[in-house]
Formats: sequence, C-alpha cells, structure tokens
Amino acid sequence: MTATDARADRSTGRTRLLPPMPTQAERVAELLRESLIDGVYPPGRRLSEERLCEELGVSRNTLREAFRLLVRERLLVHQMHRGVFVGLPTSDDVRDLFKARRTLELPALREATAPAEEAVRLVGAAVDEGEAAREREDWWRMGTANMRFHQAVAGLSESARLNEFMSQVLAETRLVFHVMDAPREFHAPYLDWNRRIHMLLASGDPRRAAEELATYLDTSEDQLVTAFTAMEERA
Amino acid sequence: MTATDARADRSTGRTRLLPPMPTQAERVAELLRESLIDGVYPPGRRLSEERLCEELGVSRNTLREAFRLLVRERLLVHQMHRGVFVGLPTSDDVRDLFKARRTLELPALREATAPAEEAVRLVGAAVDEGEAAREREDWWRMGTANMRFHQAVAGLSESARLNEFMSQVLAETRLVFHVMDAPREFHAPYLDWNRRIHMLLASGDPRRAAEELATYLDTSEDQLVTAFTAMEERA
DNA sequence: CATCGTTGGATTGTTGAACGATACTTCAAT
DNA sequence: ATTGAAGTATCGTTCAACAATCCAACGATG
Repeated sequence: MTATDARADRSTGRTRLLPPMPTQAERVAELLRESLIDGVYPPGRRLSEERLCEELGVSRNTLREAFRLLVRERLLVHQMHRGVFVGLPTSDDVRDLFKARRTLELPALREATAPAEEAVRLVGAAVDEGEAAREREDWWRMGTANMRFHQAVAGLSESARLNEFMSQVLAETRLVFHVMDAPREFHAPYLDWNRRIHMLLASGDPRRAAEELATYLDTSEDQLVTAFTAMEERA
Repeated sequence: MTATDARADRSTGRTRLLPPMPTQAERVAELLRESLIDGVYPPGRRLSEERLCEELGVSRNTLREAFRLLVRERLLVHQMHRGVFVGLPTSDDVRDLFKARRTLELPALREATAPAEEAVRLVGAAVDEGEAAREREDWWRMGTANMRFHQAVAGLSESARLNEFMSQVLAETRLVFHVMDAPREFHAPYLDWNRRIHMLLASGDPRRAAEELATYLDTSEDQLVTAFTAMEERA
C-alpha cells in the first residue's frame, strides 16, 4: 500500500473537525482521478481491472466501485463486457464543455458585485501561481494554475453544487488537453488575460470582467476546436 | 435470446421489475432513483444493504455499486460503517439548489433567441401535461410536469452536460418536496406562470420570458425557504 | 440517580474465489 | 481475401468469509 493520504481538501476547502476517512473505493477513485488529470493514462486507453487492482492492492470489487464514480464524472467511459477506457473527448465534447463553462463562469463573475473576500483572493492566487510557473517555464503547473483560476471564478457563485460541477468540467477539460499534447501554446497567452480579469474584479467592475472572460472563452474555444477538428481529420 | 431473457431465467425465475439497462448496477441505480424521486423511501431513512439486496434480488456488491452512483447524485448520503441514508436536505440546500437552477435555467432561456423547435415543443408539452394533471387533480403528476417544464427550459441550452446536471438538481429538489409533504400548494400556483413563460418564448421574446422566470424562481425559493426554516425550528 | 466503561450483537467494509457471459483472436476452410 | 468456428482473455455477478466499526444493553462506580 503506497497511497499517501496527504491529499488536499479541494472539495469544500473547509477543514473538517473529524479527518475525513473515506472508504477504500473513494481513495482509489481520488488516486485514479489525479492520475487521469496528470495524464498518466492516455485518453482512449483501456484500464484492465486485473492489472489495476493488482497495482493498487485492492480487490476487483473495490476497484469497480471506484470505476463507477469516475465513469459518472465522464473521466472514464464504460463499455459492456469490454471494460473501462480513459475518456477520449471529441470536438463536440469541447464545444459542450465550453458551453457549460460559459454558463458556470460568466454569471458567477457578472453577479459578483459584492464578492466574498476569500473568493477573490483565490482568483488572485491562481493568477500569481500561473505567472510564477511561467517564470519557471513549468508549463504543466501553468496549465494547472489556469484551471484553478477558472475554478476560482466559478467559485464566486458560492454554491457547493455549481463548484463541484465546475471541477468535473475542468477535469474533463484536462483530458482534452491530453488528447492534443500541447499545454504551453494553449495556456501561455491567457495568463495576461487572467490578470486583467482579476484586476477588473478586484476593482469592483465585475461587469467588464465578465465581458473580458466572454471573449476569452470565445477565442479559447475557437482555438481548441480548430486544432481538434484538424487532428480528427488527420486521424 | 436477449440479455434480459438470459438474466431472467438465471435466478429464481421471479418476475423482475428492473428496466432494461446496460449493467445490473445501473439498472438498480435507476430503479432506486425512481423510488427515491417518488418518495418510496422517506428522507433520512437508512437503507439496509442486506434487506435491499434481498428485495431486489442482487448481490451486495452490485447494490453497493448502485449506492455509489446515487451518493454522487446527492440522493443518498453515505456514513462510514453506518450505511447509506436517503438525502435529507436542509434550508441551506434549498438555497443552493435554487442558485444552481438560476444559473442553469436563466441563461438557457435568455439566450434562446433562435431555439430548436423540438426544445420549445418540449416546454409546451410540459405545460400541457401540468394543466391536464391539475384538471384531474393528480397533484403528484402535476409536480412531475412542473419539474419536466424546468428540465425543458434548461434543455434549451442544448448541452448534454448541463442537461444531466439539471436533472440531478431537479431530482434532489424532489427530495426537498418530500421533506415537506405538500406538493399541491407548492406547484399549483406556478402552472399559469409556466404557460406565460412558454408563450413569451414561443412568441420570440426570450428576454421577457427570462425575466418572468427570474421572479418565478425568487418567489418559489422564498416560499420554500420560509416553510423550510419554520419546519426546521419546529423539529 | 447519573455517569461511565464494558460487552455482545448487528451492520458495514473489503477481500478472494468461482463461474457464466461476452468480446476478441486465431486459424482453418472455402 | 472472406467466412466461420473454436479457444482464450476479460468482464459481470454472485457468494461466502472475516475484519472493523457502530450501537444498544448492561452493570460498576461515584
């Protein structure tokens, strides 16, 4: 058993009185989720039950419980009698994901006329982290910071359910980036945009911040979709 | 020989109520989901593994897989070593659910400047169904029709992910209504409102339709939250 | 009488093995 | 090359067992 329990509490952010003692299946799901987001398993790859439960040191039943969770999050897809595969998003999925992101992020930002101080701080922290990563030329952490930025923007809504849905959408978006292995070009130009959006938000102009974010999402979607369709036709 | 036939004669030959679905666990989950939405199990009640897997004719492992699904949908809550319980929403949950509904429904309606014909038809069909149910004084179907109306409104976004999230939110909202057993008073006044919203939408004025829906949601949330806090204090 | 360990029973958590069902592979025959 | 028929690998599901934990009943102590 090599699973370290030094995992961040990113679900609610609140520190619980009692340390969360999740079940084995949830721990396995969390571990696999991290691995999928980090690109350990390439999109489309089949995950063998036998091999994985050997590798993780859990029984097949437990592993299958974890699989159900991740299938529901669309990180894995399940085919009857064939097994589970790492999600392989298409350009249609990209469009749908951006539709969801617009619905989640724009209202949250637009209606943040009196945002919680902590929420705004999280947005700024994500921007800082991204710029620091760019400095270090750590492109993967830069992508992570960008995702965290958008998670923080959606977090302005202060809704547990919307937040959870947003993190699912972003996790799936990571899969999209893994399909086209190119984090640098797709994240780097947007850091300055993030900075500007945060400044507009912090200076009490969420309306204009939302307008910036809208064009941001438009161009980002365009770039991704065109790159994606090109790749799809090549294959 | 279909898959369902093979399943039927494998075990005791007892008639199965399970609808045809990919895997057994998903079928069980679907059945339980329906039961939970229909209020077969009251909120807060513990669901015994032993009794349920006997009742449904499936093994404990399969039942537990289904439990995971429903826990993730927030219809069930899981307590370590204590079992799973039917979700018992609080007034905070009600507020959060309405926040989610505003985020999902209002943009979908507002931006339906050129909506798909089929999507608009679904909205109208839900209104008709609600009015027919009111005629028959079938209050539970009236509530169902009202939920279907809002599902159809969110469906104007034409996004698979947003739609799925919306149906989860609405399922949980059904739990809210079961906590305070009073479907009639809470749905009846809103039928005319639904009719008006659909007419505005069909007549090409989604902007005003969205405004109507906004006040609809405000008053509905107010009514529910006040009734809820009153009930919480009484208990 | 109230409070606090202790104990035993009940339920969940997890495992391992077993076997039917299905998809994939191999290979022979046309 | 195509078809079709074994054979194999893997998934789907069940079952039985045991450990871990909760809970209620009970009794001891003050």
